[in-house]
Amino acid sequence: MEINECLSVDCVVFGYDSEKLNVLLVKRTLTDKENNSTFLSDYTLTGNHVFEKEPVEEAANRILLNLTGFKDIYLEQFKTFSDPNRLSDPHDKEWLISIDRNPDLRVISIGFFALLATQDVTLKWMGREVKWVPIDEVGKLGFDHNHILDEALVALRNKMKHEPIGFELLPEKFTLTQLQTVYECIYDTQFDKRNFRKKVSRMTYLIPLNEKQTGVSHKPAQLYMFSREVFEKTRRELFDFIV
Amino acid sequence: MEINECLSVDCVVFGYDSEKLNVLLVKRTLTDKENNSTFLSDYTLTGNHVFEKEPVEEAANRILLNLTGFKDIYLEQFKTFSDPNRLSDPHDKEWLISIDRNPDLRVISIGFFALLATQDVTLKWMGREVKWVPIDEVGKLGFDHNHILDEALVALRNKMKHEPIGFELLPEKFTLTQLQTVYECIYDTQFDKRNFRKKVSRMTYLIPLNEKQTGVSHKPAQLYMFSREVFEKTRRELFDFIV
DNA sequence: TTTTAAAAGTGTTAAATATACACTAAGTAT
DNA sequence: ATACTTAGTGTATATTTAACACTTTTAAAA
Repeated sequence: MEINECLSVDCVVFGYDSEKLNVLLVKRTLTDKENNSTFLSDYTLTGNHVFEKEPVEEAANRILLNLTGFKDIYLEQFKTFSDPNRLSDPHDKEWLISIDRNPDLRVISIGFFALLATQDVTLKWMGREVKWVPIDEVGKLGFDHNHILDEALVALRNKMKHEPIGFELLPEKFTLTQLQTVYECIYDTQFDKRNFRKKVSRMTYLIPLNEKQTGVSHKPAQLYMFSREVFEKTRRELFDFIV
Repeated sequence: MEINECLSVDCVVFGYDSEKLNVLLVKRTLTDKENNSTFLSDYTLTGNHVFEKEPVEEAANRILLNLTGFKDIYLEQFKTFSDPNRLSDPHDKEWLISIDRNPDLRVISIGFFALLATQDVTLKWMGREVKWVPIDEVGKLGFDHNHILDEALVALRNKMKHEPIGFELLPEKFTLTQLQTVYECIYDTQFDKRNFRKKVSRMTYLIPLNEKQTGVSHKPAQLYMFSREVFEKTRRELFDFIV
């Protein structure tokens, strides 16, 4: 399959681990074959080029599958990065040369963000070192990936305010405390437990299950799931606009 | 300046004329030089290719300027269109050939939407026929431009709910009724005048001027303007999220 | 100059929602 | 049995939404 040299996708994979928001990073190393010294070792987001005839959504899924084995992950296009100089750092050029790419080509990258619960996946070795990093511990990334990550966070926070996607960061069955903690963590704030529950109790698409939390050494919590079907049926167009 | 063959921008220019929302379309005709018959005559959005070293925002502004003479228009990137078959309609291919483009190349288009008050601009002849069309009277457009228009509308409606951008569709000084009508028109709904005014009276960035409407044959309304500065200072992070 | 037409501008009540705040219940571990 | 830990719940007040109709101001017409 032929690769499109000027088109790539980058996926900002957010993984929530019941405590904090993480992002999936891939190690990038360049060693000098002569004397075996490493002269580039850092991390990037998950991303790669798109095939010539391949829709970008498909490419994003394929790239995630190849790097991590993940399948059927929540994915959303959020912004496109096309700065003519986005790959012009000398380190990035070296890297591009090492993998046989033209370092001077303008490459457009379509940014996606993905959401998942880290406990729902296991990171298998697929040929590249891949790891979760808490978003406030991410250092300098390769390419323009710090910028892409920042924009993904903005997009995530915006989307999450008005669409029920917090669930995507939790296992299928979750407790109300877990749900509250996701929102507290992403918006770096605290909510009152009673008020939060009063609010979500109006959302009929939050379905209480006949099941309780297990394996905890305290009162086990009621488990809930999210019903997209009920959500779509009961969603009301809120005119809570600001002018 | 060298053109990037695989990258274009398309601008969905929304113009509000105090009554309805319009979109700016450009005529596209192809005539057979032999017998002078027209075998393609339709409309497209405003768009074109990006230069090799040109940032896309700059390209969008340049293209708008070239087609219409507009300058300093509110512009926002909303989505990127990259379907491998987005230009594969035979008509589109003919057209591409006629302007010396490779009809088989996969072209990525970054979509922007622009907002303005039609009365703030005049459509000059810049070499192509360009006209305003009410959005519910737009027929079949060239390329994938109906799709791009639909997505632009979705993006506009979403953005407008939570950011104060309705002003961009009005002249600098406007009345509260005009403001209300913009929102009614874009969301195809009706608001109660008193409730609308009660709501916007809380928005301190809506500044009443020492000026009234002129040239109307009835009680002239108070004029207002929008202060982005006040907005930024008084904006409160609303946790009016839905879960 | 009076009348008419047209849109501007304004207030009240009831229902829903937001906010602030603290204790009891239910389970596990010792 | 006791201690520990998190789940789960209610009330009072303030704010916001929603529904609803009349008076005022101006320019134009008579």
